[in-house]
Amino acid sequence: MAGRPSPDPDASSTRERILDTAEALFAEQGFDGTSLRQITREAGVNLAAIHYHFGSKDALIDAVFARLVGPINAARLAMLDEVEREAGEGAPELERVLEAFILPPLQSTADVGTRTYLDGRRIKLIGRIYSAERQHISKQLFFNQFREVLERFRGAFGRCLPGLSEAALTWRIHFTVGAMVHIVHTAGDPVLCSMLGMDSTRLEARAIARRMIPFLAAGLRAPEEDAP
Amino acid sequence: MAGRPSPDPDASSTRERILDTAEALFAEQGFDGTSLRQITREAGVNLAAIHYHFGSKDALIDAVFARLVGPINAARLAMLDEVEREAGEGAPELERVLEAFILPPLQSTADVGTRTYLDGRRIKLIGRIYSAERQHISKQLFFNQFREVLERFRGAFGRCLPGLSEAALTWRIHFTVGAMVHIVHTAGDPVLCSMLGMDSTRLEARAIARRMIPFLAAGLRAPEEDAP
DNA sequence: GTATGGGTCATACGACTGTTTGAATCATAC
DNA sequence: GTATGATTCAAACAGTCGTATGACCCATAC
Repeated sequence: MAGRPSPDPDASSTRERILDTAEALFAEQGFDGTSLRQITREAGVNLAAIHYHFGSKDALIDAVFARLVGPINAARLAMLDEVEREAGEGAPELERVLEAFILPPLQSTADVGTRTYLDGRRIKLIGRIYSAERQHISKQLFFNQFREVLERFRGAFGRCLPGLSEAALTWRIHFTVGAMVHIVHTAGDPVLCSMLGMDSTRLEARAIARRMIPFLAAGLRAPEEDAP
Repeated sequence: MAGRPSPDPDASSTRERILDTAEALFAEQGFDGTSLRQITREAGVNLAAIHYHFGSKDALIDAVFARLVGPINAARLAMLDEVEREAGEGAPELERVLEAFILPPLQSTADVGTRTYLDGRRIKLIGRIYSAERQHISKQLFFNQFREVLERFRGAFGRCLPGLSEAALTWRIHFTVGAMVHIVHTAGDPVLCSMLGMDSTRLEARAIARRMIPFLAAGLRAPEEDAP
């Protein structure tokens, strides 16, 4: 029982340096495309440090994922709490629910003064995780991170759109997530932005949200098609 | 000059078997996550055959991409041609332009009788290419494959939505692409579908389009926000 | 002082990576 | 028949991969 752990600033510094570097490289090159050696090289730490602090590459990926997504989903739920609290008994305003859903992933760090510019690095990784590279993340962890968010927001959207069938609601939430993920993923990509005639630098989270929310709100509110 | 090439059925068979297997494995595991040895093993061909027929792994990726995306974009342009021909001088109907844009990637093979069920394999790869793994594909090839489609559809959407500013049109097309890519990418994913309460089997392209088009049309038609 | 244990280090393991080579095989042309 | 050129094959190339090991450093506890 001698030698209490003692937070040891050096240790946490190595751990965080690994997480930061891994996050950046995973975002840029994907999980399979990034080697542990590249991470440790750029982070300036020893190769064995990853296995000491995390245990394996898969565990490191999970750690990066949890550190990235956890705060975003917490912020979403906090915003939704506030929106529902203000709405009281009645249904909250659809636009505000949408804002609670899409703004936190768009913001995610990179605050400059009063504005929040997209941090291309983290943003890109979020898109990667949502879309193509979920296979690398523990199913259990992924499920735990998103279940509550999906349930809560599905309920909120449903209350905002009482006329919609369950099936239509499911599909439209799916489309909403898709638009959000795609933006989040391609936001920092110079090639795609230039093809679309957009300025990839200085994208501001609230400006994007101001574009997205009316689009998505109108789509969600569209009269339900009654084809079979 | 003796021994003309002669199409040699075996050669094209090997080539195609490599392409088919690579497509399936790339879709499932990504480009970095799939080794040439795994491809040749599953395709039942020799390892060197890939370098003989394609030259390198990157060239194989490009070949898979071109074979997959080329026909889809050709079908899109053909449908748009037809829609614009029928519209004559006036603007075409927004819903029909949307259909020309989203139906071909949703269909892409897998016809069963009169219905077209999603081919999870190809679909998944399309989503992968659009979202996270574009880095592996030659920039030139990617640009060539999509430039005409983007230009033509941007023009068509613009004529359908004369009241929209250029900037708003750009953003909304971006959102539309995002919703489409996300659906295309997650359509065959059992985990995500179950989280969303959707049946991942037997997804039919036209049924998805019938859900998507009203959503996207309403979003595209939404009155333009006039915030700065 | 010595002992403890968290953290770091260089080094090595076996397996796997994309790529290359040169011989073997094949159908066709003459 | 022989010659030709396209295709396939087993084998090896030099690297890199994720992982594991055991010595070492160093602050703290006693």
